[in-house]
Amino acid sequence: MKPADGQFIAVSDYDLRATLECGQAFRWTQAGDGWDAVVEGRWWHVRHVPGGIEIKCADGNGDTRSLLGHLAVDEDLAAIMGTFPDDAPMRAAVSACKGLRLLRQEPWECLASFICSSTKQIVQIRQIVRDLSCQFGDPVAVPDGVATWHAFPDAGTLASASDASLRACKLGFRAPYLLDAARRVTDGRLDLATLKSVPTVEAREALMSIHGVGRKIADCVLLFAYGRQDAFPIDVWVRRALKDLYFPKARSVTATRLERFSSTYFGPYAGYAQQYLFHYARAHGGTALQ
DNA sequence: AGCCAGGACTAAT
DNA sequence: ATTAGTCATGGC
Repeated sequence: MKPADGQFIAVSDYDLRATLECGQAFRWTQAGDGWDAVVEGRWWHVRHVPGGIEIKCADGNGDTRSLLGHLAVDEDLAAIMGTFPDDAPMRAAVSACKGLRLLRQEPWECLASFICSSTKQIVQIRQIVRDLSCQFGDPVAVPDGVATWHAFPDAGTLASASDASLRACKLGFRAPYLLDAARRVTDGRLDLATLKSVPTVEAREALMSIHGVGRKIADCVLLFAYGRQDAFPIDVWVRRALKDLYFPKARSVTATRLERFSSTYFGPYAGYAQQYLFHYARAHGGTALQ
């Protein structure tokens, strides 16, 4: 089908590259002057244009609401930045990551993706998610001239996949973890929809009932898919950053201590602060911030 | 060649 | 309640 005309969205403070490539989501892929992905079963292309961004979909039916929600164009970034602690490292991270927004992701794809993420580099996670989609996902409509895209496979499809077929997608020891999650979601032991209206502590507990989902992955899903912007995933990068910046003299810092510190110090949008620290620390090659 | 990557589980103190 | 070993796989 013919590529539809793009829809213009007026928005300031939006950095698509930082947002789409910072490691919160794994499907957005640079294409031409913008990025492509499948979101909620539909193919999209987004790019910067003067004064905002432009969105194209495959069928041109004009309903871009789901993607606008995903991209969080309505978020008041300045207000969020204003709640961050006023210290040197946060100021540095904020000025280096201007326009980075937290996406609003689909719970199942987010959960499955982060199950695949443990001790993997972001490029490898992207590869796994791409392989899973090509192997198990339904093809979606794309404009002429665009290579085939597949939707991320739903839980029911993956629940009936074999261990070997998942390992063929480079999941390694994570294959049984993803299977456990897919089966729990499929048979109803875990209801991802009802988690939306459940207290964060309870939702985290439910996610952690999956074999292979610990505190960090659960917090990623709470933050990136359930809008719990106080959730604060602590991975190796964030752990190093917190240790170096806020506990420089300690020989070692326990996970419990970092959890308690992060749950109070960074305020109601701690999750946002976390993503800025993560992106900044990674961009600086692991060297100390500030 | 060895180390590390958006971890989590298990067993042993 | 902390700590080490283990689990695949790929990039550097």
